[in-house]
Amino acid sequence: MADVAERAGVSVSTVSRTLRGLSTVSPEVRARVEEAARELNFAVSRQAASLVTGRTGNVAVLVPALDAWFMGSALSSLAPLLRAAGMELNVYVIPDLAERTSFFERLPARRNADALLVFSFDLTDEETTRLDNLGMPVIYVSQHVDGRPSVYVDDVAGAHFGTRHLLNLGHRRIAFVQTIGASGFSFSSNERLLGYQQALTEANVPLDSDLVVATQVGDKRGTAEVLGKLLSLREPPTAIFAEQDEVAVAVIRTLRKTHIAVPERISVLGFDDQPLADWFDLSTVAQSPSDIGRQAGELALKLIADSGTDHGRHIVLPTIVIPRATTAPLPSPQDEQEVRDHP
Amino acid sequence: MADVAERAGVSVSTVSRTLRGLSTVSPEVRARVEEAARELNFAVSRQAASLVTGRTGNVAVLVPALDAWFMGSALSSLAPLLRAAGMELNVYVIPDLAERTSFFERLPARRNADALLVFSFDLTDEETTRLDNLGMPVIYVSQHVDGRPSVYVDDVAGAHFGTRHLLNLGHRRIAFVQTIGASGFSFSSNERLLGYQQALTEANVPLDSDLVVATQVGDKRGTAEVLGKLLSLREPPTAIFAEQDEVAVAVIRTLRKTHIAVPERISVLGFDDQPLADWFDLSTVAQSPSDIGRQAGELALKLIADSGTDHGRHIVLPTIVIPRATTAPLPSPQDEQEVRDHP
DNA sequence: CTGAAAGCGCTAACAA
DNA sequence: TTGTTAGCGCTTTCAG
Repeated sequence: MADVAERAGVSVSTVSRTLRGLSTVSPEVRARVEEAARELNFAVSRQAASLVTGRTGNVAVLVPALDAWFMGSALSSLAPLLRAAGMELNVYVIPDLAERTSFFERLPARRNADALLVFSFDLTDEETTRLDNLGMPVIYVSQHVDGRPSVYVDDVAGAHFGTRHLLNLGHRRIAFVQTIGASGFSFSSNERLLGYQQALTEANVPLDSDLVVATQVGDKRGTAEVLGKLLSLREPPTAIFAEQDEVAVAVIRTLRKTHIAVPERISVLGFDDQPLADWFDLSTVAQSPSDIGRQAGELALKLIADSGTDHGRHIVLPTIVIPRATTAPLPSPQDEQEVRDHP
Repeated sequence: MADVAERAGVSVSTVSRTLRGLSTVSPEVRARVEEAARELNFAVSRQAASLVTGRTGNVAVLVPALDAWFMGSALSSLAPLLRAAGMELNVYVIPDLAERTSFFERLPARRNADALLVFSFDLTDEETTRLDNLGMPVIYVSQHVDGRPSVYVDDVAGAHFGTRHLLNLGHRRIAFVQTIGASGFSFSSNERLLGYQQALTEANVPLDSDLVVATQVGDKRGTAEVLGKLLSLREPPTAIFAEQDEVAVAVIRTLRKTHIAVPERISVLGFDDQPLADWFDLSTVAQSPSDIGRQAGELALKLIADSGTDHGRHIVLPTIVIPRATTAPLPSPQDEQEVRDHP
């Protein structure tokens, strides 16, 4: 910066002011400085600047993984937004317990970012407290933490709508497949189950715990087992609502392998609306991670700008049912007959 | 840090030395300092440290998007590696031309990272030159740039093997579907086409430019058109090799909608082996983005440690053919007959 | 093995 | 509108 100052024949302060776009610089001097900076290929050192301003110009995000649809989409919308605000994006990936422990012990983001976005973790109280003392705004994404700014989707309503879609198609025996996630990774599971139950109750359909099962993403055998349980009930389900698209698709594949037609025999509904859903023509309850990312980013910028305001504010985003080809009206008894005759 | 020093009854220098793990600190003093630091919940400011050391502790990555399988996987393996080395991960997402121009104009990574990993961009010479003057090691990932460190997959060999797999199954009319990417995003398209051509030539199968077509990812109509062209040739292909899994799956869906059995009638082979391939039981040529990410990360750390060495080194990773359910032997004439009789 | 002192490159009062 | 000066929190000589 001294070089630029010398070349432009001004003081470093003036260079600093110019480069920060302060209006207290005369146009001619500004021009001279800017040219000198360009000629010298000069860029301000954020490190040095942050040392005195106390702001780092970084926004940190804590994610369980990057190779997941949700994170990819959310960060893809978050990044340009931060960039537009002149902020850098710092990513902390916490794939396992060891990394997690180390993160919360050492808090590497401390003093290294102006805000932290925590994605999809089921945090312990201890961890939350630790983040409270981080000295920067912490925004919880895809999860709600009382009294802290959070951005998430209305899972209860989403599952409610989804279930109602199936009810409206005439289904009464509707199974719900929960996802057992990697430990500590939040799938909003309970909210979605709740929405499912609410919708059934509202429609005077009795809850049947036999119809609620759980499996893991990617566990083919487990999914097959769970499906076997459902299919061997005295009154098997005519529709299956999986709380994640990936599981819904696994269910469909297993059913079709067993020559059970979807949706003619059994309707299947997912939740998420990832690209996979479109590939499989899967009816699903859509959420928009890019909206979530955008909202979270905006909230972060707001909190950085005027800390103290708005803390504890929750932003709840909507979901919407996308009917595709895997949900269909409950076959009437004679249709059923027909299906039996010509399988 | 002064606080820690006071609490431990030592000088700031000693605290600094302790916290950096230098061995020139007596065990008892070290213990005292560490305890004081813990009690005060102290963490060194990277900003201040980097101001004097000149190293930022950041590794920057430049990616065209984050919501793509390749990036997600690569970064997921890169991140823990950097973390283990005490480095932070800084992500620059460049989704469009405007962002791209601005990035190369302002070079925000300048002075803000110790190395830059550039993913999957088809860079202009000008852009490459700009990066050369960034003052930090730049590693090119999923692309080769002469004289600069690069990490990529052997696309020629991959396509060669893939084509040979189809040839070995008896296919002679093999189509190749290229992907037209977003501009500036590199798909290694030409290398893959070359490998395809090499394999054919090696097997004495004449090249037929009618069998080489191009479409865009996600462009259903375009894919259908291109497929129509292939199917209406005088001698239509019996196998289709798409240079990306997503296109291969789109091809399969279109074929099946037209009641052309895959693989009985036409074999389809993809390239990448993303999860989608497994969902669709797609035979494909696998590459491993997580290996790529890992290698690129290690190379970056190496170049940061001793700059000057190894520059211009290329790391080429292998591919492997994964046969699944969408490639099958060329039906013999009588089989063909049979298929015609019972479609 | 430890401490004192001199900056690293910038910004933010304060003066002019 | 511009320049001078005093740090920001650390690391790194250089003494001891």
